[in-house]
Amino acid sequence: MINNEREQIAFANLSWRPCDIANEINYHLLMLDVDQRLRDHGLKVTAPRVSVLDVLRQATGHLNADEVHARLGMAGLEIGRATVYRVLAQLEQVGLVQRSVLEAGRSVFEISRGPRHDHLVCTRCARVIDFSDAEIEARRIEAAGSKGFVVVDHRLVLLGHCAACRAVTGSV
Amino acid sequence: MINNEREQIAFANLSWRPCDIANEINYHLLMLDVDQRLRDHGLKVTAPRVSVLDVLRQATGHLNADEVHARLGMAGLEIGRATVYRVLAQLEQVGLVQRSVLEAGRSVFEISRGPRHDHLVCTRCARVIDFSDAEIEARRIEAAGSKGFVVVDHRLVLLGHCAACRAVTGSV
DNA sequence: GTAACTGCAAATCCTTTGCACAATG
DNA sequence: CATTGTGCAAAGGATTTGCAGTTAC
Repeated sequence: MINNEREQIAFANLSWRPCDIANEINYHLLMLDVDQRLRDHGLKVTAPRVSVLDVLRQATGHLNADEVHARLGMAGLEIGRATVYRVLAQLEQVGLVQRSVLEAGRSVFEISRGPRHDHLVCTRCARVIDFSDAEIEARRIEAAGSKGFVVVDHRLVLLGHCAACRAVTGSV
Repeated sequence: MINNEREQIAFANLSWRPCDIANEINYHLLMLDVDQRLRDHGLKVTAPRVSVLDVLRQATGHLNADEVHARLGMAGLEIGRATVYRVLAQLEQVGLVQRSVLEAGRSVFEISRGPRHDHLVCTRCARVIDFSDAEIEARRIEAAGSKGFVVVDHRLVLLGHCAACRAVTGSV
């Protein structure tokens, strides 16, 4: 039905593929459980919510609220900006979407693909590279613990210069 | 002269004391070199700049732009909000002040006290604890390097529950 | 049918800018 | 005295909110 159609389209355009166990589990969670996940949180399954998820699923990188709104528009979906903001916040709470503050003043969003990861942001070309490091993760919890702190979540942004930009300028 | 007065007042109210070499060096830098540091960057030594530094020096934690503005007002200094923003940005560039984006939508500022550090934010009481960890620091650069990335700066915020709040609720 | 959702426009919040006047070096 | 800095008010961008109409369950 509509659900299936949606999933096939999303799958066809997907920029990533399930490749290891974590991703596969996550993939199924992502593709199949969305409706239930929404209902579990008392959210009705509506066109705006489903569409926003689709946009984020099909996006390669991170999108800010306005970009999401624009892509919905390009897809012929007239959804108000306010609704986009509301939906993004709700999806974040449900855990389907991850919000990051990569630059002061605005948030960017992406589909949750496994545990929270961190970001490398190139200050020259604005490219964003995802990464995660188990050692940092562990050390982080330890360091916080030594201050009596229990870590629930985190945000790490590394600002610097990516390989491509360094190659261009020949500098660091 | 005026300079000396200012330094004595600042010292009297200071919430921290030089205790190790790094802090001591930093302390002198903080208290004595400010005027020169401003001039070195082509900034004139003006009342707003000096006052903002004093406010931040005497603050225990982090202040947002509006709080800085308010404290200046309480001290009888009528300085425009726009100037506060401008001054904070300039002091950040000079390296006398450190800006952090602990929550989306606004920045907080504090006096630079040594190398950039990270923040633990308690999601229950909003308390902010500074910390830094050499191992995370090193690992971070390494992890980024493996992606061809040279790290210039970073932002790490750990969200969780502080000891005090956990004690109160008896939970994690 | 009712509670939840949406669109629109207006409101809000933080921050920046334009410009005439004022102060520093 | 020339450049840089400041205050004010207005502009700016991102996000939220109030409310009347609409939809999912």
